[in-house]
Amino acid sequence: MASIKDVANLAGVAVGTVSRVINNAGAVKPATRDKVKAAIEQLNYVPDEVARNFKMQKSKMVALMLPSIWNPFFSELAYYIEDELDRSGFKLMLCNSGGKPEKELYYFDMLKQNKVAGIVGITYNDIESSVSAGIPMISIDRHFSKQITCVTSDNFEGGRIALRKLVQAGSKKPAFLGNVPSMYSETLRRKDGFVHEAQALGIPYAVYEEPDAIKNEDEYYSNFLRRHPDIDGVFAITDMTAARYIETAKEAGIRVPEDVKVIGYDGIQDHPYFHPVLSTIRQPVEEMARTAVKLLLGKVEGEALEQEVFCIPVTYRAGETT
Amino acid sequence: MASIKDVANLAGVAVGTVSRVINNAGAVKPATRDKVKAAIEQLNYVPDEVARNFKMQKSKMVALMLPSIWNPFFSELAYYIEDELDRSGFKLMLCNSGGKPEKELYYFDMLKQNKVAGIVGITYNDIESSVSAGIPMISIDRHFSKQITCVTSDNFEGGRIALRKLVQAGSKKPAFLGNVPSMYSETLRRKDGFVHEAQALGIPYAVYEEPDAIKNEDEYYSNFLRRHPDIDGVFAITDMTAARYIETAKEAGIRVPEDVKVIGYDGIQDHPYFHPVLSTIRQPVEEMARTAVKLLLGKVEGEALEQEVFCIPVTYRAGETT
DNA sequence: CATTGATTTGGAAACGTTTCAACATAAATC
DNA sequence: GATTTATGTTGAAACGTTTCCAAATCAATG
Repeated sequence: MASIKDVANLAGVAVGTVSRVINNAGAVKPATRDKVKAAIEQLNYVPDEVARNFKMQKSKMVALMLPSIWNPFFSELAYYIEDELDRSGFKLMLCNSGGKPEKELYYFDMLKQNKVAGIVGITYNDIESSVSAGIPMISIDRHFSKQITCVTSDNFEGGRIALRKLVQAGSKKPAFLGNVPSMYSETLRRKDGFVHEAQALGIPYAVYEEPDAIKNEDEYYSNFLRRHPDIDGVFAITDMTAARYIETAKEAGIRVPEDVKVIGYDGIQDHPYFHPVLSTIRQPVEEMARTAVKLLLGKVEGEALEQEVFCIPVTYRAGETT
Repeated sequence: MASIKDVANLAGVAVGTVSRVINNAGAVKPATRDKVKAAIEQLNYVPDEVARNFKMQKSKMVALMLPSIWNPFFSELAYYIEDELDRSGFKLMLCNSGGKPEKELYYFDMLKQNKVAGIVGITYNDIESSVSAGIPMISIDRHFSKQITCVTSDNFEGGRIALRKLVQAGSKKPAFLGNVPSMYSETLRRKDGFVHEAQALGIPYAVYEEPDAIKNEDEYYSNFLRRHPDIDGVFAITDMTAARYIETAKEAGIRVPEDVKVIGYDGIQDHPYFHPVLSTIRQPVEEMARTAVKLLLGKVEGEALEQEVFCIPVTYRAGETT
């Protein structure tokens, strides 16, 4: 592979000059520029990014750390994050943490060693270590500290909308269903919004959470059915939770939406070819992704961010379950 | 950030010695090793991977190039690929090509500049350029040339199984449905297997493809219904195709599986919470992913591969559509 | 104790860039 | 035409490693 030196030799100039041509920084006479360009052409030269990263002590690599790319919500997010990064000439490194704190830390160390420019994270750990390592970070749906900007959908408003839509659809006693994945998670606020709106409207409601350690996931749903037989509306914390609830309910002879109205959260069903098509609070995944990237790249450039949490509005999407 | 020089100074040894300790290569006296280790500890030193990559002229980064991570089949694949890479200390860079040849080429250039160790690709281009650039590559589901090893599921056998299962389920005249994404695609063989088995068993069958340029995707399915009203079994080239066919058929008053049996290919429905649960030929995604990575890393180490195409067996998974 | 051979360590070169002070040339001013 | 100013260019240092040859130390042998 031809190096900048070869180009300089062939063009009969110094390496510094070639460098200036490549980066078109600094002044260089048109005649010289042409000579250099010709040499580059002839040698089929491309600058070595690794050497450049090394010299510059920084790379154009951004890491995306999430529990699992397999999750459709995350894979959509990753799609847009990659797209937005690419537009700015950045690359994406994918890290599946499995949601395991120790693996998250292991990846943080690795990322530090690899001098990534920044991190977009959906992590369970409080990730002070990243901050202390001086790596800019944006967190999605988790709100840790002032230093780590958080991008999230308007969970509170989503919860309010869900409650209202359930009531509108005829529910007399709706329930919130779902465990929050992390104490830092902004998704908690879905519940808050739901509860807030129910109280504001004077509607009786229930909240069903359970200690995080349930061995048998199926139990969770059947327990809910058993303990809350009078519920006629469900706002599930995610679409997957909604889908699983519906499946369990169906087996118990409960019809959706006739007996119970159901609303999920996320909007992972981009194709309405599978049923039931969930009524859901749709997260603006694309906008969240692009916002997160723009904020991160701003941080990379050293911009100070004025806000600690960026909330993107959500919309209600009617399906077959209300 | 402390560098190897700082460590050497603090430990009172030469940088070379520190290097040997870090990589535990070469001989170093236990006493010296301890001194160095202590210094590393004290300074909180971690080797700079970027500098290392630079010096070594190679990195531990592997690129995964695919049309879109959003596609659930690819996101599952990516999940296992990342996991397998991580086990060998490699990192994954994600490149969504959108299936656009020009974007694929753009990424190839970028990867070359970034001296990635290898590429796992699901590409539409013939990617000789990667090979000529000397980057080891494994292709999934596409078979280009001898130099690019291909990992794929046993598409031919999958087609045969599908035909047999349709017949078993009572279909008298089954059809193959679906367009092949690329002339290099091994997925063609799903059709071949289907046809082969139908002929072997003397079963009448139909094959429905259409010139790739269909503006309106929906038309594709309604055209099929119109042109082949006598079909009572469908083997769709992917699960998504199957789902869309079923949706269109339903609107036309055709019941699945009563009137038409349907089998898809992929097995993307890992959660049976949405219906219909497709009967499908399940691709062994995990095995394909791990195989691809192992083969690739072998190539990276310079191993010569004996085979040109690696075929992983598929299994039939019964659902609600047969 | 001198010699040999094996083991351990030092130190410098090299990887391909960018950057910056210094120098060279050309253009503008008086 | 001499002086200043602006414009181009050079060449070397630096980034943090690895690697390799030479030098130094050590252990064993005669």
